[in-house]
Amino acid sequence: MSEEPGNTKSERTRLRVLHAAAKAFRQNGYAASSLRDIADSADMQAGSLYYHFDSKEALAEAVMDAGVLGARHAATAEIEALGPNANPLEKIEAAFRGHLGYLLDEADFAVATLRMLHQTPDAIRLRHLRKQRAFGRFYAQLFEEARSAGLVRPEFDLSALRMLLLGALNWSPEWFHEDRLPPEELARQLSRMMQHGVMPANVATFGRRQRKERAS
Amino acid sequence: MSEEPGNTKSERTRLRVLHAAAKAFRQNGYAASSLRDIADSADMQAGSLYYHFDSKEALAEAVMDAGVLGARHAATAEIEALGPNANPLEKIEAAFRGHLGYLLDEADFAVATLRMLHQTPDAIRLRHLRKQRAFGRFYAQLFEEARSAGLVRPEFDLSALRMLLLGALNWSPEWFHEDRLPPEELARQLSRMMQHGVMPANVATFGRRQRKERAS
DNA sequence: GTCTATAGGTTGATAGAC
DNA sequence: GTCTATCAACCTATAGAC
Repeated sequence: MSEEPGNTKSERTRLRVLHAAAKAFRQNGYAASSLRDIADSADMQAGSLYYHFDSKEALAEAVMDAGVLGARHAATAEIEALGPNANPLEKIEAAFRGHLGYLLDEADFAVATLRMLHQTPDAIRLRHLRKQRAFGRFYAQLFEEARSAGLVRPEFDLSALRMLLLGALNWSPEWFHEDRLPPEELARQLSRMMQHGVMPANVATFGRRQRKERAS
Repeated sequence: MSEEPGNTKSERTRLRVLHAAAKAFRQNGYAASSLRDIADSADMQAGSLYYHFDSKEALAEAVMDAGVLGARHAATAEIEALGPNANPLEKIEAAFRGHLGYLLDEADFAVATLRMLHQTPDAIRLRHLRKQRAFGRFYAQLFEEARSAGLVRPEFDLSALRMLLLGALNWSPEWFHEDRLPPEELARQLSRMMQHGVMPANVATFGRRQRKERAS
């Protein structure tokens, strides 16, 4: 009750350490980031870290928790901003927008989280996978909604579709440059492609006609 | 002349080491894979590795070279199998199919390569990025071809499109399970989505009509 | 809360026998 | 070609002074 997060001095330096850790983990991964580096970047000595975190694992887990939570909040916030009348595909685009914005702006936490997925010790990795799967179910629901509304052709495997699209998002920090398309525009392009495809309407129907004729 | 690759004893054990390294790097990343582990998995002692490779870096670079080369060959092989009359979008689907097949079947090399991207020392990472960019240009050409043929609406940013789709591929090892869709079917779904989108034709045009009416 | 000092373990790499 | 033995550097984590 008496301690709001981030107000006590201890909480504030804990946050400083957390940011330093996210930055290091993002840049060098889990194993190659030494506690000395992290401590140095947070203006303290390695031993002092242990006042705030029990172990290197615990520090990594805190970073990853912040990473998934942040992505999820960013995605849901954009959906809620749409209001109650949005259709499922608009919601998916909004989720992409929020998700991508977080991934490319708050990059240290988000990217560190993705990169550490396979580098952290089993104990925390398994816990983390559970949290990540919860985020996955959130997206799964959006896609189910879209299909129930008749907005997705039945030939598509919803789960494959979802994972392919999430892959497109998750990989974006690997190539994104600020001087090209901004995150919102990227989300828009991805959503456009998902909804209507890239082909011009006349060519697309022409292509289908061709296939039918070939088949007959 | 006298030594075909893989025929001398030295070449064969070198290959055994390479596979062991790919497996370890895939599982634990670069920093967390110890030469002792790799040597153990290749049935030798850590010191003996240095007869075949100059350093841990060199071993990692050999794995990554095999990784990009393999992916590229797999992609081009599928394209050539199409014959000379294939249209650009069919070629892209073929590249996806080959690429994805390699990524999900020869997984150790391909996945190790992706995961080590940010963990290897600068010297080899920069060299590797050049090779990877060459692969990127190969895809870029395919997309340019498609647009020149009038198969891609001009509203799309070709470079963003390409990277988003490559991201969908590159992320697939994170979630792929053999007991779901096979790689070829995944490639097909991705290509379908890219070409025509997921929406049924009647709803898609209805959606566009709605937007036009709203706008007027 | 943060420091210094250090224990205890692992790592990449080398040298030299076989 | 592979082994054993070993070095120097580095790591996480702990202990105790302040």
